[in-house]
Amino acid sequence: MEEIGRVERKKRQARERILKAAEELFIREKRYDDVTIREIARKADVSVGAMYLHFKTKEDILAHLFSEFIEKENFGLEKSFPREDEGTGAEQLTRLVEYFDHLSRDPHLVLFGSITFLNQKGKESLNRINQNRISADIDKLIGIVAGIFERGKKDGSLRVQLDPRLTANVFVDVIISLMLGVVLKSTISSFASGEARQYDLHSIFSVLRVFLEKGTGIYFDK
Amino acid sequence: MEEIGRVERKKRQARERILKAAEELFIREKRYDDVTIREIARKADVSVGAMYLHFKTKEDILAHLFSEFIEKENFGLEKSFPREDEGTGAEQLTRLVEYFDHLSRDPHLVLFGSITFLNQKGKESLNRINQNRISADIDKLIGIVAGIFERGKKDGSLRVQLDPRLTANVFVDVIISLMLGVVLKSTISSFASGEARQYDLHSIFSVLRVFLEKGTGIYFDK
Amino acid sequence: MEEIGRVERKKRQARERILKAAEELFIREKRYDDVTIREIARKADVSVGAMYLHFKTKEDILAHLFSEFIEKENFGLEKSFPREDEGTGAEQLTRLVEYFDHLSRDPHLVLFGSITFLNQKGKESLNRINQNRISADIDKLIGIVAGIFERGKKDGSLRVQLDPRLTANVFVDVIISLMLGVVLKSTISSFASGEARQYDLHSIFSVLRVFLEKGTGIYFDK
Amino acid sequence: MEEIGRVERKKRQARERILKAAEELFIREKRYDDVTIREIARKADVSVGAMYLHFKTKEDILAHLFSEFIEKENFGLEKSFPREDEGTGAEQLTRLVEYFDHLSRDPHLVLFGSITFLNQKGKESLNRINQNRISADIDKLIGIVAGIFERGKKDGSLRVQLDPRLTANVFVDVIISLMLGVVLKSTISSFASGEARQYDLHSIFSVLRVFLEKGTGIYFDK
DNA sequence: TATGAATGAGTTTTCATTCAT
DNA sequence: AATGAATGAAAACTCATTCAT
Repeated sequence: MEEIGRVERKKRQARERILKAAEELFIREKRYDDVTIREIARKADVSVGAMYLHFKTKEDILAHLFSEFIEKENFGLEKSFPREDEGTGAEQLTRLVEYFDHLSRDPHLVLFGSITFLNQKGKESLNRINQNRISADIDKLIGIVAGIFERGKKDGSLRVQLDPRLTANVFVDVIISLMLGVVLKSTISSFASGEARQYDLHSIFSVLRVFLEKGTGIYFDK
Repeated sequence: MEEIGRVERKKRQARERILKAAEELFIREKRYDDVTIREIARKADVSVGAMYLHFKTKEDILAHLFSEFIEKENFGLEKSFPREDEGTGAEQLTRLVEYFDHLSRDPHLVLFGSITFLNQKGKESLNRINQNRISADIDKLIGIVAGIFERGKKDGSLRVQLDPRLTANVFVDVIISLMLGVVLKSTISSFASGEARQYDLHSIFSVLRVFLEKGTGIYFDK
Repeated sequence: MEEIGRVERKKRQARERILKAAEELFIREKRYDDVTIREIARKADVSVGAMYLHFKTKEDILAHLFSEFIEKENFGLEKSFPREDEGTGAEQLTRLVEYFDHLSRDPHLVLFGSITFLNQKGKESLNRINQNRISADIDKLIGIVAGIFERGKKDGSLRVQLDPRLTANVFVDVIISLMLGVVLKSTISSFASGEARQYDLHSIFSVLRVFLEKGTGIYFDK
Repeated sequence: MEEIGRVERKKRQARERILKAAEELFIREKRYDDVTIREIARKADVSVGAMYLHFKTKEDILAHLFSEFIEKENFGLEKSFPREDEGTGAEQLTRLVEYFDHLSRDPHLVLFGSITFLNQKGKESLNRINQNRISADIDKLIGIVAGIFERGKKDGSLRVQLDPRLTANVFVDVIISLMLGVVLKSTISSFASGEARQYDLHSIFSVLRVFLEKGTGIYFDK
């Protein structure tokens, strides 16, 4: 029992090392296609063969990395917005935007790009792992936002004239687009120069927050 | 003279066929890395060798495709916003957002993704072709937006309280992020399902326009 | 332990087979450029991929082949001329020339040609492997020859009037030129015909030996 | 007639330009395999197609270059050694060695290497052009040397004990080997360093000449 | 005769994955 | 379970030669 426990622990440690090595390579050093299995194995101090003991394919590693990120962020969201949350709707909305501001700076976002530019077979393998999760997470997020809108409508801090759930749907869509757009905008940044680069690229959400603080209520008005 | 003309024309036609074939493959069928030179050649009805007669490398093809898109869109922008433009600032701003709404539906946007997930050497080769152009285009766009804000300020149709040029800077950044975000958001869409998918993904800008029509002036207010 | 040993042995055997196959192709069948990696692999009964497991590049194979030849010959030289060598200087000199006579018939000499007509990058890769070795080997050879000249001067069997070391330098140069010249002279031979071909091409050293036996001492006279 | 003459001249000029361009590339800049037809064409200011109007294949160009060199040198030999030559046999022999000393410094010698490391098909094409010529040239050279030996034997300036013609045969062989060896010895030189490099590589013949001046007559003695 | 666009076979090299040990 | 040697399909790119104009 002891022995098996030790073996189990060792195995899990190897798995962790692989994921960590892959994360550093995929996210911080180079793009997915330019990272080889041998490279991950070497960095994780694991044999090439062992890689395939832990993960079915190279894409599988990416899928698990992505999965971990989604899970972590969902817990972050849950922690930031517990059901018995306090404050007015407007205050909560501000906090939500702050949350996405922080999220937009997370280098893991690049994983969305890696996955988008993955081939079909790879996407399917990702699907198997993440499909239901992401779908559920987004639904949960929409629920949270709808709740915020309703609370704001009630306490008068937000002027929401359409159906709160539909408004939440659109709001989440905009916020996600904005967040992911940051990943690709770095491409433009690498080309462009001059005046346009004079402020922090990530300030988008700060600006949005300022707007929300001052102009909320008119936002999704009819 | 006639002779040379015919040869020239044929050469140019082959070049066009290559670009068109590459466009279809890169943009509509699969990602850049999964498209092979042979495949493009076959689709363009051209020999492999001829590919290298027209373009130095595979990346060169991508660069030219990208370049053509940038050029085309810039002319689109110039046509939509001639100097002696008419209408109030608010009306012009609405038209600008409509322009980006249309742009966000252009499948060529995926090229920004292909380029972002290109390796370093490839990026450099793209730079050589596009660097100055993109930089200049964004500056031009910022100029147009700043002009709209100033006009709106004067005619009272827009309430712009910060410096119009700085506001334009941020506005352009937001609009570009939003537009590019659509590319990666398709990844989420491919995972997610249900209610969240019940409306057109591209409506982001429509929503934004509605907001602008109703709420303009509060937008970038201090 | 046993296990590892078997794997190791198999690997080394594959490496040997590759070198042997390459040797036969490069040296006896065709010139370096006309031999393909696939061809070597097929002849060595090894997969294409395995080639690159054992050698970094095609040039690397040539480099190792060359290196092995140099090493083998150096040991041959050491065996022929141990420190406590016997005989007069003249006798030793005769043996040295016999040694080069034998060497000039070694088909590996063609490797010098392959290398000379290799491109710059390839030469650099060869350099890394062989540079110091060759330099040291030639110095060692010059030392041996100088020793022979000194001994011959003392025992009166050789008339050496210049500084023995300088004389050795020149002698080695002549002998090496003569030896390598045989490689290219085969080109002339393949064109020419008739009387000139009536004696063994490799007899150059035999003739030189006869001369030395009879005329030694006058050779490098001032 | 005038017209045709002009056309003819133009054609010959193009041919000359091609040979000159090829010579510079093959001999002075890079090895045969690394030179492309397009490169020669560009340097000769001639179209790619025109190359094949003047020469059947790439190897054909090399063959003609080689042929020109052989022809030129043969005329050089004839000029240096006219039938009604003056001086003793020893003096003539000295002049012959001087001639080869000069020849060994001719960069065209590298052509022998290019040809040696040419594939079989290429060699055959060379054969067609040069076979008889080289064979005849060597025979002529042997004749000249034999004549010198006979004259030296008669006037007492050379001690030749074997049959002069056989001796000449061997002598020519040695001298050619020595001369060609210089080409490949440059490979060793590029590796080796130190003391061995302290004197002019081309001095081989100078040394040989010194020997001949002092020691002639013992040279090919039985 | 002259052009240069077009051809396509052929090359080296990479790398995810398998499998004997 | 773990290893790492072996596999081989596939990729980008080159270049001597041809041929329509």
